[in-house]
This record gives sequence, structure tokens and C-alpha cells, in this order.
Amino acid sequence: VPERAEPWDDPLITTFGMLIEAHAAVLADVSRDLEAISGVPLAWFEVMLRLARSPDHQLRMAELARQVSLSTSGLTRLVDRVEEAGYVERQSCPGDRRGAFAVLTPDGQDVLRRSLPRHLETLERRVASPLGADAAQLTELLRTLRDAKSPSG
Amino acid sequence: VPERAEPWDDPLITTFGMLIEAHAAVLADVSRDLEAISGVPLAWFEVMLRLARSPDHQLRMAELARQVSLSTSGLTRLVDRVEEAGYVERQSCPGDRRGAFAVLTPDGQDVLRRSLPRHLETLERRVASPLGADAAQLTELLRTLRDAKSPSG
DNA sequence: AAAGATTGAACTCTCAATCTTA
DNA sequence: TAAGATTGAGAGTTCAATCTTT
Repeated sequence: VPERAEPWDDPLITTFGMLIEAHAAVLADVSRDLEAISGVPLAWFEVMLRLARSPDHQLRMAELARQVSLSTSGLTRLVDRVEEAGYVERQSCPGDRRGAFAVLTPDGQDVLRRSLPRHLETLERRVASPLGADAAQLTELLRTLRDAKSPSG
Repeated sequence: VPERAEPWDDPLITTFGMLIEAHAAVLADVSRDLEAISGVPLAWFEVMLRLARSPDHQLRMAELARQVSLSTSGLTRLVDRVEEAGYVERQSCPGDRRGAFAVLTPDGQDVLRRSLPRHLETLERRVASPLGADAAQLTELLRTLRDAKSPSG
């Protein structure tokens, strides 16, 4: 009898599944290591890192939410927790009293500086080393995927 | 003055960030479309799809949990909800009365068969088309990342 | 009216503890 | 004693509604 491939064996399903599985596997390992290294959850670290990479170490709440892939509501509460720990602060936005900035504090910078060397070792071991010379291409393929707009977007 | 790159501009940070951002962007679009097409959340669809791809359309709870990247606890509750909707059933495991299978029901198969053509169109448009001929390589790079073992793993 | 941010309610997930069977 | 699955408690997220400012 001829083998008829089922529709759920389509390579598209496989590619999409790999995106989910690779993401879950890498994040589980990296976030476990990062918490051991820095003492803060990955989500906190991402917030602090985005601020460190921004001019004046600050970002509007909505823009920060976009960068860490959270709703503005989710970010409000995340910043609540990180602020409670003293690693970021809110500052009112001069010129638009509706807006607020999240700003990295000196304590937050210290956590980043102390943790980054070992965090980079983790990424080297878990991401760069397995990929070898293809790491740069993976980065570009993922960037393409991220920036591809959905039809309704 | 010479520009000294800050440690958080390391390419490793960028690659890792792209994995997070591409995953979030693609999943947001695909899950939105899928719910409009099939009426079920992506997590339900993933469960049904894994079962459809397995012998006898069934899988042990722990194995299914591993495949969908959930704790066994999380999967217990997810299967509760999908079973409530009638798309999967639990069956006791002959030979090991501790174990349980999750089994795809005929209703669950119907949902899959009806939704898959348009779901594949979504994946074509949102994933395959932007990547072009590089889609297969991305799949393999992601598989490499998924399977790379962590030092303590 | 609309935009930026926050809050309330509901949902989903994880960790630790529990229950049953091996 | 350990393995497979479930349950209770707690944490984090989203959607819709709200409040303030433009």
C-alpha cells in the first residue's frame, strides 16, 4: 500500500514545533543557571538588561513592555516587583504627565555587572557552542521571523 | 576616545534575545489565527496534535507533558480542560495501574482535520514564506539547540 | 475622544505534598 | 522505597475596566 503522509507530518508543523521546543529547552536551562548566578528571575534580568542598553538607562513603560514581550499590565506588575527589590525606579515623564519611565538604579547596574560574565559563560555553553559557526546565521533567521509582519498586523 | 563595547552588547545576548523575541512574535500571531480557525487555544491544539502523531493516538501523561514542555502537574490540568471539551479521554494503562494514557477522541480528530488546512496556511504565511529556502536550515539549528544538553542535565 | 499607565478578576502554570500502585 | 499522576497553595499573566492627562 502506498504511504500517504498525514497532514500533521507537514514540515511546517515540524519547524513550528522546533521553535517551541528549542525555546522551552534553552530557557529552562538558562533561567535556572541565571537565578543561581544572579539571584533574580530571568524576567527581572531582561528588564534590567533592556534598560542598561537604552539611553540614560531608562525606557517608557509601554516601550519596555514591547521589548520584553509583555502586556503593559503585566509589565506594570513586573516593574512593581523589581522596584520593590530596588533594582529599578519609576520616574515621571517631563512634558507628559501621563507617562512614566522605568530607570535602572545603581543597585540594578551592580547586579548586571556582577552576573554578566557567568551569564555569558552559560550562553556560550548552552547556545553558541552547540551551534558553532552557525550561531550568527541563526540570529539572522530569528530576526527575520520576528520582524515578519502578520497579514493583519 | 576608543569605543569600548559594553558587555551587554555581546552577540550571545543578541542571539538569546532573538530566540525570545521571535518565539513571542510568532506565537502571538499563530495562536491568534489558530483560535479563530479552530476555536481552541494553541495549548489544546498542541496536545491533540502530539496525540495524532503517536501510535494509536495515545500517549502516557508524563511523555505528553515532556512533549508539550509542561510539568506533569500542568499537563494534568490541561488534559482536564481538553477532556471536559470532549477532545481527549483518559484511559487506564493495562499492566501498570499507576499510569494513564491520554487518548485523542473522534471529536478531537475532527477538530484537527478541519483546522489543519488553514493552520498550515497560517504557518506558510508567517513562518515559511519569510524564511524562503532557509526554513529547513532553521529547523535543524533549532533542533540542535533543543537537543544540546545542559552541563547538569 | 484618545493615549499612558494601573487595577480587579479570572486563568494557567509551577513547586511541594499526597495518594496509589510497583 | 520509588514511580506515575493528581491536588493545594502561591506566583505571574492577560483582558477589560478605570483613572489621569492630552
